[in-house]
Amino acid sequence: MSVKQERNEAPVEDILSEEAIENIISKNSFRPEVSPAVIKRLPRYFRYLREIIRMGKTRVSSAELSRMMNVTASQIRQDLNCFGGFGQQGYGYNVNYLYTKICEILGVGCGFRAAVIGAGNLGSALVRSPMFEKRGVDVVAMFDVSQNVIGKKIGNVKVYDMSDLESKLKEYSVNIAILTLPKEYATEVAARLGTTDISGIWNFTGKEISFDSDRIVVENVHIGDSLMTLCYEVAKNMYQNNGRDQ
Amino acid sequence: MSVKQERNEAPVEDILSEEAIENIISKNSFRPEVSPAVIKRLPRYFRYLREIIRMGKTRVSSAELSRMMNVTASQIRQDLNCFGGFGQQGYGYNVNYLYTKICEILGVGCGFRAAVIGAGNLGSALVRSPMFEKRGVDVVAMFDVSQNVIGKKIGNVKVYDMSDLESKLKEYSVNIAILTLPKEYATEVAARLGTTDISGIWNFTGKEISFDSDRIVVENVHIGDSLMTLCYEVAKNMYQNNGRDQ
DNA sequence: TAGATTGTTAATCGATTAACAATC
DNA sequence: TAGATTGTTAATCGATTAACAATC
Repeated sequence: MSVKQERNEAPVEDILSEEAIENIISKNSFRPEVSPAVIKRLPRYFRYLREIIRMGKTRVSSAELSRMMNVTASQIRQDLNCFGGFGQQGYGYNVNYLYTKICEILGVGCGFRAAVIGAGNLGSALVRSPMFEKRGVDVVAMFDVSQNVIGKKIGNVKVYDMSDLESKLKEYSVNIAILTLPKEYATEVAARLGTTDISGIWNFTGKEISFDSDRIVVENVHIGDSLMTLCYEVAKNMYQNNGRDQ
Repeated sequence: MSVKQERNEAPVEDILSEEAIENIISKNSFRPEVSPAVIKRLPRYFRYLREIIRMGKTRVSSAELSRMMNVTASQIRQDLNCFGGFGQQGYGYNVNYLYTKICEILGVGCGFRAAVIGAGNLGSALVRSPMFEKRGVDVVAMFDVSQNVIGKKIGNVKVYDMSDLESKLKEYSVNIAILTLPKEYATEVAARLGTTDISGIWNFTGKEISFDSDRIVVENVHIGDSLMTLCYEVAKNMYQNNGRDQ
């Protein structure tokens, strides 16, 4: 860690005016007004910063990063500044420090515990992927209704009977439920989850879920949507190229 | 098909002014200026329309749809109008007709053929899912380097040796390559794909791919990003709730 | 015809980019 | 100090919403 970085560690005692304190609070990682557009870009910064760390770089400017990521340097500076002044003039950003900050913001290191509900193809593939470990999420249990898998382990994770859902979620202090079961059961299982202490649902069922209360946040995933936009572009290209050639 | 619907079948011969023809062309499904924000919403319309068809409804208004989908009716009308006047005043939209149109726009029914490159957990899970069939995409081949899977079938799809990639893609007239191999090989395989006749790449490797030419379009998928935005929201909620309770 | 609901324009809102003063 | 690059404001651009005339 360079000396330069230490400037970023808040010298809180020195700045005491109301205005200054307001400023600190407003720059807090969790101030609620950060726009969704910015939030959705943060994981991409996370990925690129890991890449840059792997490359052994310790310092990066918004201009460099903008070239790597194909976005404007302006946007990068604007985005990062929503959460605080992570860089310094004339120098750029300390890569490790910035990565640490992004991780903090994204809850990496909160030690979130997840459970996969539905031990079919998708659930099994997910649980075996290194994705969770990279992001500091611990998959602690799986659930299914089939006697063929209950009691077995998939990857390193034990599969429990769906009827033990509530008790096991409590036992393992699960924060996040990952739904990889057929869409027919989505609503029913979501209702059961609503009675537990979980905080988030990562929903792959295809049936969109929402709760009245904001106690549980839901992220609905539709990979098929991404396939369709690809097909749109492919079809558009073919159409346009046909127009040119023939 | 109701009489009402027939109005939507272009009475092309009746309108002959330059202006009118311009208008038709500009309303063509593939006019290039449709904004990315609209395109990204189309697959969601596709999903909800299927749902509505399953429910047996034949007619839907933008107001109804807006309630189901949690978006404004204004946005729905605006979005659909990018591609043509699919509804009619005082009636709403004929569900089957609208669905047909959305399918056309998204290339469902173009008979696209796809190949999965990488027969690991993710590739195997994808190929077994009903996602492709629903969207009119035919998965015709898989590829891998491991002798354990080469020659076998996963789901209904045969796994070929990676060294036969180019010849088999040609043999099967593959349009779309689906990359589910380790990110270390992404660049190398993308380069090989660049020499073939494929039109699109659906890239799950985590290593972002792009081509100079726009002959091949790429859709980079990062499901981990979605997990991270969920974690952000969960962490934010916890932080805010702590602030309230304690 | 009266009622309903689209297509479309204009107004608002939010997100991105450009520019530059602050400052390391 | 001079050079570099951030943080931040103002300008631009794009996307969403409101409103209503057109019309089925």
